[in-house]
Amino acid sequence: MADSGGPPSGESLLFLTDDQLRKGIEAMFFAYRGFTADPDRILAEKGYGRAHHRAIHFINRSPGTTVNNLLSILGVTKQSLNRVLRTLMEDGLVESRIGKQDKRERHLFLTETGQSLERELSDAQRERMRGAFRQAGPDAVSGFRHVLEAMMDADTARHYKRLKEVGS
Amino acid sequence: MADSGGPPSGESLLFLTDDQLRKGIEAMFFAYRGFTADPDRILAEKGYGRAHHRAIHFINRSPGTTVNNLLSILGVTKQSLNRVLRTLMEDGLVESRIGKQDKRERHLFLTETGQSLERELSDAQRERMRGAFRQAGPDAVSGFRHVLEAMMDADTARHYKRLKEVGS
DNA sequence: CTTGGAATGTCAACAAGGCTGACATAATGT
DNA sequence: ACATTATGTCAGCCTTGTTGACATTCCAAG
Repeated sequence: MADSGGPPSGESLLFLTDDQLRKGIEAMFFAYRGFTADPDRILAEKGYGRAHHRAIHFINRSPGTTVNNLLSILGVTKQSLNRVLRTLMEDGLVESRIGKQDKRERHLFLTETGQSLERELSDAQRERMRGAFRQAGPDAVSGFRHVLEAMMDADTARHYKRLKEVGS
Repeated sequence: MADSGGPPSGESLLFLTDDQLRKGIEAMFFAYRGFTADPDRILAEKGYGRAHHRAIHFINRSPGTTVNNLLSILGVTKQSLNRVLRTLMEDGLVESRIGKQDKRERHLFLTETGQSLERELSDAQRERMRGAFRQAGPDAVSGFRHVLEAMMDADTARHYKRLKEVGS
């Protein structure tokens, strides 16, 4: 596996040509389109967008989470998130309960309907991910996750790891 | 196909729990933020957005490409792309030359200034990718690419592979 | 040569979803 | 009492996507 043919993948020093990096960059760009394609279709039918999906996903992951916490995970402004949350609450997909200890806080939950949409969306996205994982094999999956984790910002990685621990 | 060694493409060998898939999904979401963060900062300083980056990237990759080709790679409407291209041409980053065989076609090229911005953007993005690749190791890189390629839509994968062959 | 269609450009209008700034309210903590 | 925090809301702006309509230019087929 040393210097035999192919692009220099170098074992010890790991030479990375611009060409290899470029392929990684383009792979990331094109793959992200596929990654969002299925949910996007479902969302479009119901008049929602990716922003709604993100909110629904993370409320589902951490039921009872506060608005502030959601803000820091999503990395958007409260005005932007509020617009999305308001729609979801008006449509009865999300409900907010005033905190018991701290009554300023709103704790967010998915309603039955909300959970149903969440399932529809994540089923589609998991199906795509499952296909990719199966096709690529278990070693590839582990490499995939390693590279992605190394690509995150430090702050972002914190959120990711906190969520990773709290396995559903 | 025999079930011996190699990437197990069979289902029997590869159990994928919803939890594993969820981690992959969240990794993809958070990593994409890191992936775009550096270019986004540079672009914001100059009053451009991701759409400009994408146009610049693919014009650089295929100098002389036509508007129509760019449209199909980017998957947006001509009106949307046109707005971006117009800005870039007004600012002297991109120039379009009328086709010699088919004079309806516009062939797109980066000017010196355009190439300079392209380099700045891709340097930043490559740096991030290089860091992630180094940290994860060569095997992870290969897995990363395999999973991403398997995640693309068929149409998208066509574009990706066509670009991959034409190494810069 | 005429005509259909392709490639492109352009105008207008609209929507999602980011952003900032400003302000209100309520509750908490010092 | 007072400053701070958490949240909501209004107004306005930007980018980037969308549709629809229409003009132009040019190639190619009849």
